[in-house]
Amino acid sequence: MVGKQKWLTDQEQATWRSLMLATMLLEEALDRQLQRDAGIPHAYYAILVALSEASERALRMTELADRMHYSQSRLTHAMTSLERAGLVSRHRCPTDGRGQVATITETGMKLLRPIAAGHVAEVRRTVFDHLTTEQVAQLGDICNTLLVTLDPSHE
Amino acid sequence: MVGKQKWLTDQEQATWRSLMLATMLLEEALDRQLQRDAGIPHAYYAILVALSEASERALRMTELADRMHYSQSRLTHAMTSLERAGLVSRHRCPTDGRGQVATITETGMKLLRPIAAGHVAEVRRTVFDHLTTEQVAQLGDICNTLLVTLDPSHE
DNA sequence: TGCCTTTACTTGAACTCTCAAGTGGATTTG
DNA sequence: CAAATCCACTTGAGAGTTCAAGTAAAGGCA
Repeated sequence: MVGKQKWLTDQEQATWRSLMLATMLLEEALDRQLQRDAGIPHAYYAILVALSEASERALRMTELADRMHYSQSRLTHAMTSLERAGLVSRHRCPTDGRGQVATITETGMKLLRPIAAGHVAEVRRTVFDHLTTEQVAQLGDICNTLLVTLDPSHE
Repeated sequence: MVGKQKWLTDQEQATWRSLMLATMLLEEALDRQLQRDAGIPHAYYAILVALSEASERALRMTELADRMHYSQSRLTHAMTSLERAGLVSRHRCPTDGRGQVATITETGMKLLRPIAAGHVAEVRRTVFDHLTTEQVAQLGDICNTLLVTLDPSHE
């Protein structure tokens, strides 16, 4: 047996198990909903949202990767896939020959708008419908606390 | 722009972003630590732990998949990989010709013991070191609340 | 100006996970 | 008791991610 010696308290153990299971199932639920309704995974949906919210709907690849906390490689692969689907496009950066500027296409925007409603509904259904305002605040505080360690660049 | 109309309150939006980022970075941190120190992903580590905690260190594949909330297919692929690494083994179930009984090998146990300490240290470092007892309780409550919807089989 | 390093991204292979289809042993049922 | 169905798993293809290595432009700096 592993875990006979207690490195975590009983309460911490229980919370940990619940947290791991809840986050796993939550990600799966979000992925399934978006895959079903939009044909793209949650991670790709997030890229479309980020681009749609950017000024000019355009961002340098590195800037986009930084904002999403994705690796360059992950972003490149994702963009390649989204580009094939016609949802985004890339073109050489005029001021830096190495760079690429990513944009969401009209097709991408047309996909995004109706999809967003379904996504938010899923977020409500799985999370916010069941939490009190106080719990939302607590959860936010807890996550922000963890982000200090998890994301040193976090302000 | 998407999201001009508010489907979530500002507080919910903020909490949602923090939650998504924190859970993503947390999973990555756990994966990286285990990949580095044990050469296996977090999802595989969890299988080893589950087997090590089972009576006789053995479980039917379906029972194991259910406990982990993994699909049969996911578990089969994972077991194939872990088996190749010599950490687990499978053998026909004596009472049901269709079934397989999964076990963790001595090699698997020998890997697990020292690894567990490092894993718990990472869990502490990223999570519990930064939360008050009250926050741990809050987080546990919140996750259990969400699990009612996310995992209907959850008691 | 010409090297040398950094920066911005891309590529490819290996790995994990999902989804759909397949295999073959139990179970039911007419 | 044979045929149909169900159940426990496996398989294979496709997609997304990571990691290491590669390309090519930018920015020192001597």
